[in-house]
Amino acid sequence: MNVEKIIKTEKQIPLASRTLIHLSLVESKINEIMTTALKPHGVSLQQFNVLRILRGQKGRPANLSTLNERMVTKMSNTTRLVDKLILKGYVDRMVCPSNRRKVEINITVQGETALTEMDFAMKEAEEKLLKNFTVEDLTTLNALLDKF
Amino acid sequence: MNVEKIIKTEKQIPLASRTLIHLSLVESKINEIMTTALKPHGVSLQQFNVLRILRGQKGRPANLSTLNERMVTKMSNTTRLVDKLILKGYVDRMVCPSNRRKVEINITVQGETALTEMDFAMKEAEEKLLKNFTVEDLTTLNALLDKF
DNA sequence: TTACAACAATTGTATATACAAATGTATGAT
DNA sequence: ATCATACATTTGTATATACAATTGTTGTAA
Repeated sequence: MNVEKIIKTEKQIPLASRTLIHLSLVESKINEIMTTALKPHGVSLQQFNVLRILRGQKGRPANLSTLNERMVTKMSNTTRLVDKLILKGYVDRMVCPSNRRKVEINITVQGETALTEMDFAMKEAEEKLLKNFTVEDLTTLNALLDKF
Repeated sequence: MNVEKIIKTEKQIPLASRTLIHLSLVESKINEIMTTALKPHGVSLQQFNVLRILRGQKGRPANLSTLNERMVTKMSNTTRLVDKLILKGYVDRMVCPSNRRKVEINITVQGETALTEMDFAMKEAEEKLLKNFTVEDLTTLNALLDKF
């Protein structure tokens, strides 16, 4: 990925700004490839994310604030995101009996099945994105990102 | 930045997935800090981006497709983005006389003045984001990001 | 027990983004 | 000159996201 070529500029960009632009471009690419991989499955990246969190719950229901905490990119309307997943039949939601302010959200069998198919597509996307990286590269990259 | 702490998971994430999640989290942080820095100036990050491109044109007008090419995150409605900047008085737009399909977009004096103020805020945001990085860190990070 | 603050989710509204279709203009072949 | 095509932007529509206000519920201090 050549930053200058992508944003079509000849003049050289200061190192600090270049780094931040670089990160934005990489994130755009990740996003685009993952979104494309999920498109045939009819879910957004955020929705996929929520399904994965629910699967990780292993039967224990999650409430909205739990989902919100665990999502990679926190978005300010988990209610409506869950609405969409309900429409697709991938999750269900019911009022929490012990505390009626909360809701209990579970992944359905149909949701688990769909998620398994999405896993393949996402695995491919991941490999496509990281094909140029060695394990050492990834370790170094993670260490550097920790400085943020 | 501790990935596991942020997304509140105990189990360890495979290196490849962790890297991609890490990048998303970092990008979210960059976005949030920059958006916050621009908020008092009443422009979005994308709008700021366009103003900067126009300043870089040094008087030569830009048309929409040029802007689109040079934007960091290409978005699919530059027309409306420019509309907003016109409303604020930061740019003007006129039909290109030599090719009436195109438009010529220029930054106004008012836009340049506003942009200068934004530069300070953005400089601060940049320093805040990168305070833990040495020049060598940034060089390594850029080299790794090039592998995408 | 009542009144009040804190909590959890939902709803309303504005803005942002993605994508396709439509508009108006220029170019080239016949 | 006419027609078909390509080009550049705009418009329409659906969906996504941000943020504030609202609803309903719970816990607690007086």
